[in-house]
Amino acid sequence: MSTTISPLSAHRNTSNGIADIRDLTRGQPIESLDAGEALAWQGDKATDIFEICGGALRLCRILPDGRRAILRFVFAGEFLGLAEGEDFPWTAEAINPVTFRRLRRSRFAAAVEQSPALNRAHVALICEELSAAHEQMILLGRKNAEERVASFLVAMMRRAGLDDVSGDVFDLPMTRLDMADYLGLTIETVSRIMSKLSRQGLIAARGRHQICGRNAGALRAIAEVDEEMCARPLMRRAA
Amino acid sequence: MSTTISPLSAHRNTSNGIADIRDLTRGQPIESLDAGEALAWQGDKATDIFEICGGALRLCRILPDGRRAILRFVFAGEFLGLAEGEDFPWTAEAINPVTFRRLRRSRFAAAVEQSPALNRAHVALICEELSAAHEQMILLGRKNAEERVASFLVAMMRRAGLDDVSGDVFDLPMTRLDMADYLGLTIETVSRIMSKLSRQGLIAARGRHQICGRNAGALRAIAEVDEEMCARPLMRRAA
DNA sequence: CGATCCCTTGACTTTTATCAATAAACGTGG
DNA sequence: CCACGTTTATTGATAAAAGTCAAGGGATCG
Repeated sequence: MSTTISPLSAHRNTSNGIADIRDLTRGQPIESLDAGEALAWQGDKATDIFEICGGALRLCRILPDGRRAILRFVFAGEFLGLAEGEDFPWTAEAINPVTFRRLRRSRFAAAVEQSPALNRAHVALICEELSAAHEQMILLGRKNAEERVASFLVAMMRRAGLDDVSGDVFDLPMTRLDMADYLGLTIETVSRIMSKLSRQGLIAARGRHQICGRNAGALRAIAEVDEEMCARPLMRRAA
Repeated sequence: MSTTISPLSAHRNTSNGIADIRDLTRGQPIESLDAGEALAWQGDKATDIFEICGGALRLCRILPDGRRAILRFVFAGEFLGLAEGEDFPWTAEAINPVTFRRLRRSRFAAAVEQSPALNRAHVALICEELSAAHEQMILLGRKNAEERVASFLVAMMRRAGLDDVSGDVFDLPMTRLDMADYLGLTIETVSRIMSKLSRQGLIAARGRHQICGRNAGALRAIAEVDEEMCARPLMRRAA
């Protein structure tokens, strides 16, 4: 079985000690956010970290001329703000109604100082984020539009737990524009490719925000241009 | 003064306690590598971390059909392998002759466990890497060819310490193909844009691997579509 | 049920990639 | 130090991919 970490699944709770971090937030009150509201703004002092309990967010940066890039989607069960410096380098907006818990960074830092296990969990989560970012750099730098959309759909299927199943339905809570800004495409290109994949029978739309996977294998074949096994160079370094 | 971390400068020794990590490698013997040789292969067990003492490396991934992506360039003074999991997710190749020190990961982990300062330095370095990866995602997803090349040149100028100076020469040790694979372009497009920037008097070539900055301001204007000040949204979240 | 927002599709433009030829830089050995 | 061969870079012509502009259609929500 492949251990490749795909952009979206990377943030999920694998067995990396995430439970230790969640213990810290357990006591905190649950707050909530309407769709479209921001949890934090780019440039804000990063005084808190967040555990997302329900819903989904997009982390975005806006260029001066209006271009927008989405750096990551954050889903229920994931954390936000673990890897930030003084200020948040993005604006975090709710895609749909979001519930979350908040923890003071100072408290988190103190707890990490006390517990090597917690510390390892913290580092592991940041490393997974970096790994996901690298995967996304490959997608943005070297994959074409069809491969990008397919990769995204496969990642969304995986995080819904539908790795190899066809015929199951999974959610796509974000808009086509969100997808476009995450994949480095325009909304029209995303739309055209979704239509093409439907026409080819790889997926079937169930309204705007649900997809029925029809041929997961074919989708993966388009997406996973980047399998580990193929990446090993031909000869090894001397000594 | 802006604190934006650009893709390349992010890895350099800011005052983040990198000295603590370097103390650990100081005793290690210096090894060396010819241009083109690999320091580590994708898929290798990541048993060591490396301090690069001289030269430069590229970290690359190859897609099955031959497409290549460069995830990062690593320069003298920087570390390699601090954020990796079980295996290296890239192949690290020497761009020019490289000297480096090697440290067992187990020893590094033990030292980190003992020293909160070292620990903070470790986390800070990984966070800078993530920040650089995010910056690169914006470049790859939302900047055009000219902006990408200009951003790259500005980053290389910065790490040479020539932030605002014009008329100074800086190195570009990698080939045009390396630049292309880092910037998500083809070698021809990189070449055309370099020629265009020369024609416009923003840079002047000194052989293949040296650039004389002629108008750093204009170059920055093209590159830095992404200034912090412009990124703040118009209204703030209620309460 | 109606208004709005979001998505889809089509026609056309622009950007970047591809293919091909030439030219410049670099390294090597005489 | 020069000449040659090899590698790397540049430039041009053309093709392909994705972007832009514009119109229409379908969801969704009050």
